[in-house]
Amino acid sequence: MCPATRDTEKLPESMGVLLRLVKSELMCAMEEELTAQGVDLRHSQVHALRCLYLSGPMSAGELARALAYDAGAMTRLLDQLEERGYLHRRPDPDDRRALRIELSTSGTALVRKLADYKERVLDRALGALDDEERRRLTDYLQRVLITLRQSH
Amino acid sequence: MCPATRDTEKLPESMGVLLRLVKSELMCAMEEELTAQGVDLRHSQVHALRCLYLSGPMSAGELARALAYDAGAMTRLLDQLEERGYLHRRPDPDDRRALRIELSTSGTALVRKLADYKERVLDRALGALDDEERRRLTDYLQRVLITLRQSH
DNA sequence: AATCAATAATTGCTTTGACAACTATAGCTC
DNA sequence: GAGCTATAGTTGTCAAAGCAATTATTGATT
Repeated sequence: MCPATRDTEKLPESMGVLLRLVKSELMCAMEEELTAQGVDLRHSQVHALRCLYLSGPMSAGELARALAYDAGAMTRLLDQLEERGYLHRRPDPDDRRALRIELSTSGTALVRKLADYKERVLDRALGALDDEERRRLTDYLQRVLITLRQSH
Repeated sequence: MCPATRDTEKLPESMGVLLRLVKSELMCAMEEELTAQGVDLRHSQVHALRCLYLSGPMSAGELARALAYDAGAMTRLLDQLEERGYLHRRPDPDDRRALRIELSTSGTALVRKLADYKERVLDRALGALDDEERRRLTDYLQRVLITLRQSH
């Protein structure tokens, strides 16, 4: 379930490798936590459900932007979640192109049940950092992201 | 060439999304730099060539571990690089299971030509951070990685 | 020496996510 | 209101990368 790269002796120094590994391990940890709770969903799927729960119904495009997801990927993500009954695609009454994605009862229940699984995992992952360091890590990453986006 | 997610208004707060975006933008920046120099290779491929250049010939497995890559992915990466003549797979004289991956003349020349493209891109990407902050960013990511790896 | 487990590389399969092409609708401009 | 452009969602295609299974070889144990 996890990348088979954990037995590397020494820590990667390259920023690219480092980012890839941390992201991949974090995703793995999230998904282990999910399967531990008997939920057969990817972290990204739960993230979408949670986003709908927190912000209420929205269009597929809005949801894609909220998760920084590709539109095509979002269609398929919605397919899977709708198939399993966690949400419904309703027509938007004001715009016949658009959808209004709504959590179903079971989708809402699932999000409530999972509650703060993400916070738990993050807390474990960031356990080696104190509050100040966590704040800084987020800050640094955001600043790097801004720089990268500006430079093209 | 880059994820079509750059037009997101506000910065992602979620650590998972943040890591995905920073990694993806960084890879894009690397690859734009490569195409700008007329090199039709992925960043990971150049990374492998550079690794061979710096450490000398090694087996496919060693290279995979050095890049924190899956063995299967490494086979295919080597296929592509060998096809283009940047390296050779030689039999390891001491172990008939293993390979000895060697840079070709053109592979060596390419690495020399690209010299410090990676440093240039990283310097641009991390432009918003001072030296102390860069050091901290790497340190934090490494500590998070250690924690994540320990917790299973 | 025979056997058995571990390791090296390869291959097939799968998933993820990006991109491009397409259709339908909205909204602006003349 | 005709036409143009932008936007919403869907679909097809593709490459990257992880995993499992396979083959060949090594090294250790009996």
